Amino acid sequence: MDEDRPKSPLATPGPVPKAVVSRLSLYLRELQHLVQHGHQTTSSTQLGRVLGFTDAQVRKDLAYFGQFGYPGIGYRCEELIAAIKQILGTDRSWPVALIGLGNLGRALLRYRGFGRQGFCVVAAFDIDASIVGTEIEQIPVFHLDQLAEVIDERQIRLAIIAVPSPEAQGVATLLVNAGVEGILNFAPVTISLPPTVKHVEVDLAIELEQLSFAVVNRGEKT
Amino acid sequence: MDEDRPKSPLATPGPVPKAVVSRLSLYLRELQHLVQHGHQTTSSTQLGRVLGFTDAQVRKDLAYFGQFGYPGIGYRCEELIAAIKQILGTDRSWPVALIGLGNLGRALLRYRGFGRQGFCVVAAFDIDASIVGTEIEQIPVFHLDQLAEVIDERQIRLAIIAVPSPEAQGVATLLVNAGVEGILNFAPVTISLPPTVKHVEVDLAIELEQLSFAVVNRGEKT
DNA sequence: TAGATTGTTAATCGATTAACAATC
DNA sequence: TAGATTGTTAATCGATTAACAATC
Repeated sequence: MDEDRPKSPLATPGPVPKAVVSRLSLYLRELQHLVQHGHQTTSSTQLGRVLGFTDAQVRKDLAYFGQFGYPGIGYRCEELIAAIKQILGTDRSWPVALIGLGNLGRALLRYRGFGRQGFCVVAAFDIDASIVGTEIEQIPVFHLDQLAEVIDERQIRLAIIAVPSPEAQGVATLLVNAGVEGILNFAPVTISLPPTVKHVEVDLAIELEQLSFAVVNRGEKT
Repeated sequence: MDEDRPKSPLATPGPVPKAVVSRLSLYLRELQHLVQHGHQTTSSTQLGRVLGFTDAQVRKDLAYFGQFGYPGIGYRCEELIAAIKQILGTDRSWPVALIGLGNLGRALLRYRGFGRQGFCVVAAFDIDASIVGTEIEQIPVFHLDQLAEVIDERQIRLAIIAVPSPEAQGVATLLVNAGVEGILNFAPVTISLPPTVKHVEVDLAIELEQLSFAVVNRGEKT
C-alpha cells in the first residue's frame, strides 16, 4: 500500500439499501453546496443537521462503501465529493435518451439541472411527423422507429420516458430490447420490466397527494 | 350503527409511516386503472402483484385506516377508491400556487397530470416584468410581491417551487408566512421549514443518479 | 494534552411478512 | 359445502440510533 488515504475509494459494495443510495445523492449535493461556500471540511454532525439525519446515520451510510473520514477532523469536502461521485457513477458523463416530446418532455429537454451531475440528453424521440428530423434545443429528434439504432450508435444506457400513460409500457419494452439499462418513468403508470433493468418512477400527482394527506391530517403526527 | 359497510371510512389514523401513504397513492392509481378496464372488484393479491408488493402488505397498509374489504370477495374498486381519496384528501379540489416560470415552471403549468387527482394551479408567480400581469395557459401570472395577498384571497394551501436554487429558501419562507401548509420543491436544494409545514422534494438529477448507481453496480444485488 | 470526530459494534426501533381464524 | 380472501396477531427481518474505543 503506497497510499493510505482515502482508505477505501470503492470498497466491495455488498447489498446496499436503496434508501442509503438516495441519501448519498443528498450528501453529494450538500457537499457541493458547502464547497461553493468555501468550506474545506465538514463533519457527519454538520451534514446530518442540514439534511435532517443523525450523525450516526451519515457515518453508517458512508461505511457501506469505505472509510472516507479523518477522526478528529471530519471529511475533506472535495475528497468525499470525488468518492461519492465514483460510487454513484457520476464521475463520468452519461448520454441519455428522452422519449416523448409533449409538455413535460420538452421541459425536460430544456431543463439544465440534469447536466449538473453529468447527465446529458443526446437524443429525443417522438412519433409526431412535424418534429421528427428537427432539432429542439440542439438535440436531434428521431422517430420512435429509430430507437434501437440510435441507442446502439450513441451507446445510450439510460432513458427518460415522458409519453402518455397508455404508451409507457410499450416504450419501456422497446427501450429494454434496445439495450437500455436504466429507465426514469414520468408516465403515471407502473411499468413492468425484467429485474435486470432498474427503473425509477416519478409521479407528480402522487407527490402532491403526499402533501394533501399531511395537510388534511395535521395534528395526527405522521 | 345503521350501516355496517364500509366498516370504517376513516378510522382514527394513528401515526402512519410515510411509506404507507405513498403506497396508498399507488393503490389508488392502480384501482382507477382497473375500473377503466371494467373491473368491479380486486384483491390484495392482485393489487400487490401488479405493484410489486406482497398481499400482506396491501392489507396491512389499508388496515391503518379501517376495514374496506370483504372476506372471500376482496375489495370493491369504486368503494376503495372513494375511501382512499378521502384518506388522502383528494376527494376535493385543491387550488395550488406555482412559483417560478422558467422552463420547468412553464411545463408544470401546462402539465395536465395534476388535474387527475383534483390539483389545479390557479395562480403563478414570477419576478420577470415581461410576463407579470399576463396569463399563461389561462393562469394569471402575478409578481412575487403579491404572493401573500393572492394566497389569502384564493385560499391556497399548497404550493410548488420551481425557482432557481438560490431563491428557493427565500420563496419557501414567503410561502410559509403567507399561510401555505404544504410545499412541493423542485429546486435542487434542501430547504428548512417549521415542522408544521410539510414539504416534498423532487430532484430530477438525483433520480437519475439512482439509475447510474444501479447500472454501475450491476450484479451486486442492491 | 484536551477536544473533536471518526468507524463500528451492540441495542433499539420500526416495518414487512407469514400464518391463520373469521367470514362470505 | 368448498374455495377464496379478509383483518390481525406473532415472528421475522432490516434499518436506525446510541455508545465508545481508536485516532488525529
